[in-house]
Amino acid sequence: MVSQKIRNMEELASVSGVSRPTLSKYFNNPDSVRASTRERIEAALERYDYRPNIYAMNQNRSLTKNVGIVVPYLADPFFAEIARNLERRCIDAGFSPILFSSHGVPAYENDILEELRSIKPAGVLLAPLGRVSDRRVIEKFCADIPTILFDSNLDGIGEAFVGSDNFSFVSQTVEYLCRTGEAPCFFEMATPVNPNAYKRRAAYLKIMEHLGLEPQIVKVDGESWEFEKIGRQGALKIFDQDGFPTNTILCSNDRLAIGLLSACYERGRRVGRGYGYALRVASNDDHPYSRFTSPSLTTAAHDYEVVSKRSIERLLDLVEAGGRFAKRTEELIPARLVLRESA
Amino acid sequence: MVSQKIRNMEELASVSGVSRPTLSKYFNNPDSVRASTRERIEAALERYDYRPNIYAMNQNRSLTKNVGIVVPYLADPFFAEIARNLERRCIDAGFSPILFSSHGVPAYENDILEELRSIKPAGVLLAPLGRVSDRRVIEKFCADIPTILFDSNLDGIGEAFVGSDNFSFVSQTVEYLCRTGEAPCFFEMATPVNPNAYKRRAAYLKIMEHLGLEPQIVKVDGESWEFEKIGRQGALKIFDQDGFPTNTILCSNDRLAIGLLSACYERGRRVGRGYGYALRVASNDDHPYSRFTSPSLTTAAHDYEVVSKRSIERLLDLVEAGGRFAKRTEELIPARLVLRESA
DNA sequence: GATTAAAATTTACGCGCGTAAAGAAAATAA
DNA sequence: TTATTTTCTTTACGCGCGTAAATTTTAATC
Repeated sequence: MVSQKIRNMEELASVSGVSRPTLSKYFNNPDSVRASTRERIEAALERYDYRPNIYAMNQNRSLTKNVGIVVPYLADPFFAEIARNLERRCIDAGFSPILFSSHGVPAYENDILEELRSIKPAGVLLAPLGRVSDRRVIEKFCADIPTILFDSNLDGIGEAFVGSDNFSFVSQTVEYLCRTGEAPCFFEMATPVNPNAYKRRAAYLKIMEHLGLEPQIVKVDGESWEFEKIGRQGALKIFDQDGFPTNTILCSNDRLAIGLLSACYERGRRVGRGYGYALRVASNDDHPYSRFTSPSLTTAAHDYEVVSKRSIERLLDLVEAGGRFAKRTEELIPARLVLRESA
Repeated sequence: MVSQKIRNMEELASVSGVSRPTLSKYFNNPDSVRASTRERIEAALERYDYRPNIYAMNQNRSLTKNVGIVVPYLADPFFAEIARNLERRCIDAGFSPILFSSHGVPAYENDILEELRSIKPAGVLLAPLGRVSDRRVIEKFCADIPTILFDSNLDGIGEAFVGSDNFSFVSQTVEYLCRTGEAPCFFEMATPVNPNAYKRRAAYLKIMEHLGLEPQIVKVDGESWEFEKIGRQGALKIFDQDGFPTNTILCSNDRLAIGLLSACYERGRRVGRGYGYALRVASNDDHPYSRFTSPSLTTAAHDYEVVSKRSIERLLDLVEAGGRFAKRTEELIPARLVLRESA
């Protein structure tokens, strides 16, 4: 590293013996220049430590290398985990990921989309808030910016959807519970924020019908993203009133289940499988904390790796295709049943 | 909103009857133009929906309105929560926050700092990885970019530090435990990644000494950021060997405690205060999940609001001061004891 | 060695805005 | 009213790079 500081490409061109337009080509794609030229450039870069000005790079370019990643609620470790995975894959693919969280607030989601516009991203991976999302705003955004939806599907919006197969989740948990004991009731929020919840409820009803069993849905109040709190308070209320209709409970998602387990503990309802246990509890998601609950939680696991891998693949396809697919696709990744102690 | 699209300030100038340089002034600070002029601009903005090109704005400007926020591990809900808080405050102060997570990997931390350089932020809020951080890299970064450290202090690095007062955390939990029963042993990782852990250990030793009690430190192996797993496996190992030296355990942090509680449940050690309980467990942090553990966790709470508020305030001071403080300050926010069921 | 294709260079222009300087207009003070 | 200050407009230049077109150099093929 030499003390002389390189201010711009012009100066780097003069010290590397390569023309500025060639440098520009190199920074856009190192493989687009001859090997001998590349070596000269990289030798100069080692000596002088120069980085192109990203603002200058992007202002006169229709398409940047930025990728927006938007999740509805980053304080949920599930989204933190998936975001981490997506970030890494973006970087590996040569893009610059920028992470946003809507924090459960529709107005924030809209603001984020506005800001994303001004960043002119090559593409966006968007996990929308769901029911409370401003559909029209998202639709308009997707019309302008190449966008892949993930996690939560909004019918017809975005160039493609990649998410988990809710039917696969619920069918595995329901069938497991039925096979090993009593059929479960379904524990959920009355008005879920997330569309996956509706699909899980529908899946539960369908599977129970298919098995010739009577479905029983237990709904709890609560509108926010504080699912654990909602699950806990809802369960405490149920314990204090009529109790659950069955001794086997399938939760719509793990965060509700975490709240439920906390309520069970407080009310002295032992959760587990076999003799001496009052309740069986299973759930869906394989939330990062579900192995540390007491007891650990039997659940249907997202395939984080595959969901994030496919999302990025679809995004790269989309960028390559110029931002539009001929046809919107929906890809659903199946779940994997994880047996633990709670059921 | 009119259909005609405004491509740049020049066009907005022509339709608003205001000159382009005045518009430029307006966008940099709406209050810097006369009220009547401001009204004309805003009337035009409502009709035409124009946003300045951020790349063009920033390339010829030494100082942007960007603020970098770097946390060591976003999958930890504590950092997700603090990041959310910081983000909001940045926006309210008229800045554009950009969130990064080092994901526990020093190389990522370095990469993030490199990327932050090219964004030319007005300032950076950095919670470093800690022990595994590349001190020299961070030091060099702080020399170039105005940076406030938060959460983890690195001696002498950055213009200021804002964090929690570890002594306050541990003194409150230790004193509470001693007052209500047996003195605690201290449960921690042998080689913690986070410097706060060292301060908490030191605080424990000091407080025990001050109380004239024999300190007992229980260390578990593990190098990663998967604290729950480390706590759980460490505790299981201890249960299978000599057991804990006392029946009252103070964990260095809540995530370790979550793992410990899971191990206690598995081994049938009832955790709580009073007759019929085998162990008391307390901890530090008031992790978002600590109220949903079984039993719920007695812990010393971070004051998220105050920590984030003070961090942003220091950052704004720093930006106003031109990026340098005459003297590095350290601000420590005390904890608040939260009594729950575990101790 | 001549022919051809590929890559690099030179030249030139433009992106959208920041910003400085000088003069004109408007608001405020006297 | 006039003088003064503030605000705005006009004019002009530059930021660092993308990118296109024409030309020259280099490499590959015969």
